[in-house]
Amino acid sequence: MASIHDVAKEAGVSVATVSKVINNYPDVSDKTRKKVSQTIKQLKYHPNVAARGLVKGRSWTVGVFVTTSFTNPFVSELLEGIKTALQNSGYDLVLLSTRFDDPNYSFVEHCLSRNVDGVVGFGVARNDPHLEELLESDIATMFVDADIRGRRAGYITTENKAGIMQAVEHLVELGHSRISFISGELDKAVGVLRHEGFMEGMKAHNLSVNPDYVRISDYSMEGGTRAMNDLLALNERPTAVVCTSDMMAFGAINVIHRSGLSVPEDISVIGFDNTYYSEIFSPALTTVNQNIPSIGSHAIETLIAMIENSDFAPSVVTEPSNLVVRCTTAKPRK
Amino acid sequence: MASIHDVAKEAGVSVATVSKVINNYPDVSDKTRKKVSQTIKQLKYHPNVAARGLVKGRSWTVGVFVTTSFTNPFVSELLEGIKTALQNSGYDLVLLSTRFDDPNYSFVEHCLSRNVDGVVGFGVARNDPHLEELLESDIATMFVDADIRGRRAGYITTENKAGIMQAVEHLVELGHSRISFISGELDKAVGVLRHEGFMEGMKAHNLSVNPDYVRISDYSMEGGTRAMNDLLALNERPTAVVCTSDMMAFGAINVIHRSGLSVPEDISVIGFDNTYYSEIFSPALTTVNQNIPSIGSHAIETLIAMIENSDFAPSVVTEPSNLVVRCTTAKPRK
DNA sequence: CTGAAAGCGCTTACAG
DNA sequence: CTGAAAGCGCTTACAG
Repeated sequence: MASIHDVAKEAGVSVATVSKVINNYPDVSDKTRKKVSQTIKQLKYHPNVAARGLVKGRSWTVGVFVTTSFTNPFVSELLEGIKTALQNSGYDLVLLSTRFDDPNYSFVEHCLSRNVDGVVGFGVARNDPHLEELLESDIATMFVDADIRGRRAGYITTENKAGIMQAVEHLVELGHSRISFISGELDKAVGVLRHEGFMEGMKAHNLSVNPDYVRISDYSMEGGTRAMNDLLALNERPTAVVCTSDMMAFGAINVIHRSGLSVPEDISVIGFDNTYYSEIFSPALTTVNQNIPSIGSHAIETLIAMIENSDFAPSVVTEPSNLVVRCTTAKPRK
Repeated sequence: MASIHDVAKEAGVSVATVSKVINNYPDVSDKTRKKVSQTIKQLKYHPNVAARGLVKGRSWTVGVFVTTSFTNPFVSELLEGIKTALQNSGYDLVLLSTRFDDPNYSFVEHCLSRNVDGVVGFGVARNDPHLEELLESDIATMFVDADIRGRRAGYITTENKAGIMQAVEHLVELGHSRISFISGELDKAVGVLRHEGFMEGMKAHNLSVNPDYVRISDYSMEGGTRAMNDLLALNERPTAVVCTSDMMAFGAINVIHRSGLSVPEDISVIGFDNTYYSEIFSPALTTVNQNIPSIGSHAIETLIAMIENSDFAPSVVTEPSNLVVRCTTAKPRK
């Protein structure tokens, strides 16, 4: 690899001058600029990012802090949105590999050693051991789906409450009243908000909530399976269930089918996320849409704004949600 | 951030000595080592990776070159495997953001500026404009599912041919002879090998291949949809179809159902990949299993071996495949 | 408009 | 066993 010295020597100028043309400084004569540019091409010179970063104290790099599996379709679509927004931004994404063999591994120190300019976090619980340290650091951060704020930390999420309320409303309009809710954990904002949405939605229609109908679970298919099994075991089972993820809904529907009942004839099911598979699944899933790739893109865009302008106040962004009615909801049996 | 100088000053030693204890050099007295270690903890010092990389000429970083969407379930599972293997390895993954606004953007130059120690490539076609440059460079590379080799490049793939042959055999045993094949593009090794597998599989059972039954497509659901539409329009339609991805199979099955026929009663369908969703989909998909996460892990492991030992010959690794029979294959109607 | 020099935070011969 | 010094490849006042 040619270095800036090679270019300087070849072009017959100083390294300072080469640096100036690389960085598009105005105080270089056209003649010199041309000569240097030519030499750069000729030598296939490309600035060493580490060296530049060393003096500038940055890395043009954004770290990700994802606590869930990449096979989670939400994460895939989020990453896709992140990738798109990163395109042409000059920043690269780095996946910080956690070192589990080191008992006092610190995500923040890892970011600091790598000089990461910002991080986007997903699936971060309020009690995550790394969270406080991250908020105290001066690393610009955007959380996805967590209402965590800090001096340099903002977040982006979907209209969670409104989304669930729409789902409830849809079921009520179809004539359901024995409505169940498979909630996510209540240690994260998303879980709490969707839970509130359910409660408020029911209240808005003067429906009482049967405590047996509310199950706390995780967002996985297995979680949906388990919760649905419990619900089917009740004396009076619900006629409709609102799930807080598509995966949970898939699990629930499979259980219902396996027990000889059918969706939506016997039980209506609604998901949340509108991931790619909700359309492929059969029956196609009625679900609350979040525009996931756009959440990823916006997270990156505001993160970069925060990085490049330290005055930029950490944003709180809320993306709209809307119900997508497909084939898993219908009127209850008489 | 404390620097090595701060530590040296605080501990009352030289920076050279601090460097030696950081790097576990033996020629440091126990007393000094202890003192320095203590100071490091106290100051929460962590070496700057960029500075270290600058002098060592490396970055402890692996780049990914993925041409498809992250929402592709194969990619998700691959990334998950990669993530696992990276854990505790000391390497971080970097997603090099392509700069489409720059007509002469070069992936290799990007790698060189970032000083990436190695790259794993997926979805790279033989005629990719960046490929030759990459092979000529001295960057250690592992390709996934592409039979590309170079001085510093190896690859890892699944037993593609054998996998398809098993699929054909399964159908023949069920009594099928009008077997169709929805192939991937033939510009990549995977496509060619699976195609060969089909041809050989048919031949092995003395079945002739109806040219109308072989459709070239991409690996997407839309691709499967299109191909299946063509097949259904034939005068004599096949009784079974072997697809080269699960997504294609999902598309094909949806088309079949939409046309009023049923799977597997009217037409048997086999997928390829055994991604997470093949089990969730209903009917659950009969498919050729690839152990995708393990492909990702092995790619990283051999890549790191190549990076750390320049004598390590670029490997060619083949993972086994096996047919997973679920609910989309059955005897043909009489 | 141009360049010499210091410095970013490390590592590594080398001398003692 | 310890440390002074050079150097990795850049950028940035500053002087001219």
